[in-house]
Amino acid sequence: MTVEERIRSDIEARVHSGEWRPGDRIPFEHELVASYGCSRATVSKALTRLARAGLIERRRKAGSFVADPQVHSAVLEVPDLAAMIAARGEAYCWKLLDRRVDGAELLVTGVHHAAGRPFCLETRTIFLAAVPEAGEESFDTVSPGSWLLGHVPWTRARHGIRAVEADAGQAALLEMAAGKACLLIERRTWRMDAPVTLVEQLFPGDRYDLVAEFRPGAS
Amino acid sequence: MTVEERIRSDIEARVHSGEWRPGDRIPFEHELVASYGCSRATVSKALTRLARAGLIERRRKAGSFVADPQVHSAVLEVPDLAAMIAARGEAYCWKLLDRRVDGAELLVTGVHHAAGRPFCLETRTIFLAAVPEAGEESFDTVSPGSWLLGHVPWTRARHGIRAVEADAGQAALLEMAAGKACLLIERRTWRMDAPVTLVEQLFPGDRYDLVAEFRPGAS
DNA sequence: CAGTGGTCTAGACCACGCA
DNA sequence: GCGTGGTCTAGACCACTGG
Repeated sequence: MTVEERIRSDIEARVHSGEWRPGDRIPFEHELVASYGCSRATVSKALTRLARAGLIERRRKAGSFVADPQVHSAVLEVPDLAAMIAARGEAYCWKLLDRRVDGAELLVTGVHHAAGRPFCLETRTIFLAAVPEAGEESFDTVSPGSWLLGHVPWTRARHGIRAVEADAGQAALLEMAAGKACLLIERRTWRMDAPVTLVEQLFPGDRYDLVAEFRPGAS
Repeated sequence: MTVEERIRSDIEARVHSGEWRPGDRIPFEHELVASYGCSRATVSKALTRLARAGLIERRRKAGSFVADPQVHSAVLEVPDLAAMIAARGEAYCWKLLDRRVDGAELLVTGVHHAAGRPFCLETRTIFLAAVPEAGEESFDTVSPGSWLLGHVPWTRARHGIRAVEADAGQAALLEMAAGKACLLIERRTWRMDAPVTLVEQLFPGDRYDLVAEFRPGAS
């Protein structure tokens, strides 16, 4: 274990144990330099990383302090559906329902299947200004999501997650009863501030379960 | 802008623009030292941060490479409900429905209100072994979530997000029709591997919208 | 205005892994 | 072997800010 790791884990342990509480000042850098017998650069690197992880807050002239408990936040994984279903050991397939071009927008609709059952109804817009080569792709065997993953470096994404009831048409495509609860994930993706794609994915409520993990200091 | 920031943003720009594609090798540290006229420590700090952000991958003897496109992931904010509703400028209140102790577990049920309407039905278990002082708290005016935020440093959390239909009892408490879609968030929280709390929060589908943002390099 | 953290330098030694 | 990144040192100057 490196010196930097020792400094970090010692401080983490004291904070997690409650020995140092939010608002408490932790030792100055020069004090840590003395107690660990290392250079200031090493101490600084350790504290910088703890600060980036949100565990401490550093203030010039005042010192470093245990940060207030963080807002609940978690890393939400929104994997490629094909890869996710394959990882569960189920057969995956994509069935294209519709594909048409409307001006500079390519509109694609289809259903993802897992183990032979409809799993997700996808309605997607691809902005051809950002991804002109998508106009050449039929999307009849590969889903737009998988294709885009390999072709477009996106730089920003925003997800909205809601619960909605399936209407009759959606329910038929998903082979479920109309009016049942579904998870609706809407994702907008940009590349350098230019919109790349907008997708709505509708999951039957009983066939999908989003998971978000949070482990402090993981950043 | 510091030298380290210049190095990082230059590399980010080249990757995002597609000039450097996944798998490409980026310049060696000593080459960046030469082109930026700075010390190796500064270059190393910049590359270390880009690697932590997942933009590049560093391999001894081989160099540093543009990383493969990341799995879709996003930071999901699950804020304290009271703070969130207050931030929207709506009146917030918590109404306790039930509080009882079952062995080492404290069970609390209540409803969060926003602007006078029920907003979230909360069913919570607090493990008294981890939070003994919760046994002294009535939770009749302050919600368990807000109270726990200020009293328990948690170290790990796991969220599950599903869409469900409200049953008759739930619907009555939320002043909505039974069978309508709701977002169900289940959160388990640990402190040093000891369970702290387990909460289920049920939101009417049309009154809540989770948002998850992703900005690469934010870590 | 004094002391803190923020940044940077010019070295050094080490461990790993490709040739 | 030998060049890469990984870590560390012992300094330095600066900017911010609290007292």
